[in-house]
Amino acid sequence: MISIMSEWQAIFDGAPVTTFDTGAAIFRREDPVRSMYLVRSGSVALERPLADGTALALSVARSGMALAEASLFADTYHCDAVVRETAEVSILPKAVFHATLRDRPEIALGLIEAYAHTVQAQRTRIEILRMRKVSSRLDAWLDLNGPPPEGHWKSVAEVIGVSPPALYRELAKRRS
Amino acid sequence: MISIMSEWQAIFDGAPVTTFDTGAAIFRREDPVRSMYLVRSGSVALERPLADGTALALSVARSGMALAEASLFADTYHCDAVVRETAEVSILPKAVFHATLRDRPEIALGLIEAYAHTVQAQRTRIEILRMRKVSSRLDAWLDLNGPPPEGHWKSVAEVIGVSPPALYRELAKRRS
DNA sequence: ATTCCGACATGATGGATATCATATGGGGTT
DNA sequence: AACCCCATATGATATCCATCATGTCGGAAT
Repeated sequence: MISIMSEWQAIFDGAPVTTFDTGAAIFRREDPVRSMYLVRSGSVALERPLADGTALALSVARSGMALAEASLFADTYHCDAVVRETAEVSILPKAVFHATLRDRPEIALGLIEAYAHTVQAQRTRIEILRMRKVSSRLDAWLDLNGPPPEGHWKSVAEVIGVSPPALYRELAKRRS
Repeated sequence: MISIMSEWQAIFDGAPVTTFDTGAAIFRREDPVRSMYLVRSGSVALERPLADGTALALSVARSGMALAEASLFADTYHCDAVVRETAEVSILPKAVFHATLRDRPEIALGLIEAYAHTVQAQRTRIEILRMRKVSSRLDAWLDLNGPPPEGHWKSVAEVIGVSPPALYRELAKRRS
């Protein structure tokens, strides 16, 4: 996810930054797509309201991630963007985005490369999440990423879709 | 995943097709990247051999999917491509791919659009796979996709990472 | 120093699901 | 018609993990 950052940076070069508080909606379903957004800090969830009143989180964008890129090729949004943690967001008019891609092929090609890496990374994460056992998921993650920096096991648990206690138990088992 | 197909088709227009039998390796780790591949039929797994002798499946490419796109921006492959079910594969020299993107901006832009959709779709699948209960995953999938065509519940089970019996049990529960 | 907080750690328990097994029914095939 | 394959379906059992609870430790802030 980080790898894509630099490409978006190039596109968002000079775009103004706005701060949204927790709970704010950056856009809502059915709203016309006029701009694109890059999350600079905090986190923003894309949510789709469900029949039972709850919301389905489609994704959670954090620092360096674009918001609802796919919507840039649509007329209206198909989900809500709700701020989870107070977020700074760069805003760029849709037309500027399209013009940049059209006029600066090196940026377009860079975006393709970044997307290619993102797609592959997501595929491997999907394969890990499809595994049944904590030990398999951990094996796979460690094999691909190596041990995480000190103090980051919790986020590993998050990424591989496992509760922190389950992860620590698995780690303890391996030490003995 | 299907949505990306047409864009690759345009790039692979006229590329020759080769058939690989089950078990064959289309490329191996460390091999230099000389071509790109589009799976026309059958299935091909990207695998990374693990310390314990087994292999970690990074992804499984089926009809219409490109193989290891990210490698097109690298010098060597970082995983093996092993045929799961006899596969027809279109092969295009790496240089032709890059030249196509460079010389035909409309194809490059189309690829960006396709990737944007793929990335979003994968993100929602990841969120579904992170859910604990079968009923939540099914709710989410149905809300986004609607009921599947007759005879395809099994593949829904596959997509949402649940065993077929568990899915049928959940469906039975809902009928009553 | 003391407080506070978050990561790390581990035990007990209940519940959800994978797995194995077995059965049925419909669509093709010979 | 007899056969086979596969999706559908459901029961019994074992396993795994989420959850809750509780405790330790180290670093940051006061």
